[in-house]
Amino acid sequence: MVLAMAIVQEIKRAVRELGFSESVAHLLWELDPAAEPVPLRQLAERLHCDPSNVTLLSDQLERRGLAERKPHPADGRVRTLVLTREGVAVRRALLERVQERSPLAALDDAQQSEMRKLLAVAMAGHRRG
Amino acid sequence: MVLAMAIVQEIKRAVRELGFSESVAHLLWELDPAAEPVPLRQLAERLHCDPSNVTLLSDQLERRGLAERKPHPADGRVRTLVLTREGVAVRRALLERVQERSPLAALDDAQQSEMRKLLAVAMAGHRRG
DNA sequence: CGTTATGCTTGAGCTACTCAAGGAGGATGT
DNA sequence: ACATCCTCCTTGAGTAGCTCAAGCATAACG
Repeated sequence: MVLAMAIVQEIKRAVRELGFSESVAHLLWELDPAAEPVPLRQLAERLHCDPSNVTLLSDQLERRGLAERKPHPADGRVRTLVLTREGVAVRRALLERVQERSPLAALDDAQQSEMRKLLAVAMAGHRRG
Repeated sequence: MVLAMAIVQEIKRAVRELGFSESVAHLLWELDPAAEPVPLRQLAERLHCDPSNVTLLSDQLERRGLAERKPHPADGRVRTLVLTREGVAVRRALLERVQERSPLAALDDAQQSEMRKLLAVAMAGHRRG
């Protein structure tokens, strides 16, 4: 539990060093380039925050040229946020950085796989609860 | 890593439900009643924030009757923050709540001890890094 | 075609935070 | 003993991130 906080602390640090606010990074994290474009409203739900907040965060990403608002093809009200080529690169860099900084990187392969098994069990129990 | 974020998310929720701001709870967490009283400056370092911020958070705890500022016996400049009887109770309730809500509570005893071993390794590696 | 509902944006306001300045207590040098 | 500097806490000003309420555009339904 303490380690969970340590991990998150480390993530925050890495994020700041790359010049991102914590919440902008969180949004970036959710924008999987491989997945379908997601309406802003759904992003708000995933981030557990207000839609208006997503608007502001999206503005920041757009201003940096990392993402673009695209209208939904079928529904004119809906906006989706899509990463630009640069956005995809930055996102990947961020993920790598976080991963190598993670305290879990100190474990060897066998330990990591063992850990993954335990975490899977925990996740399963958590979702049910 | 995802689970680390889930754990922290869960902690935040539990904290909110008990009517605490995230940062006040963090301060409460640091105030171990069994340990020696800690100067506010050191608390600021532990929380990775400005001393003035600790002042404000301490105010909140005092206003709720959960803690009291006590002058340091040897150094008149220094203030320490000490939990009241009620503060100790609330802190314990908070810890219990967080622990039972933790996804890791889904693991059985053997799995938990295995997990603890791995986490210890990770922590060790982390502190060195 | 008018009414209602939905999705995003804007504006007002709040909270948490940082930075710079101030006051009180201690340490040091003469 | 006194002047100076240093440390710790507090205060005030300013900023960032967030929520809530209102507004506007588009869609769905009678």
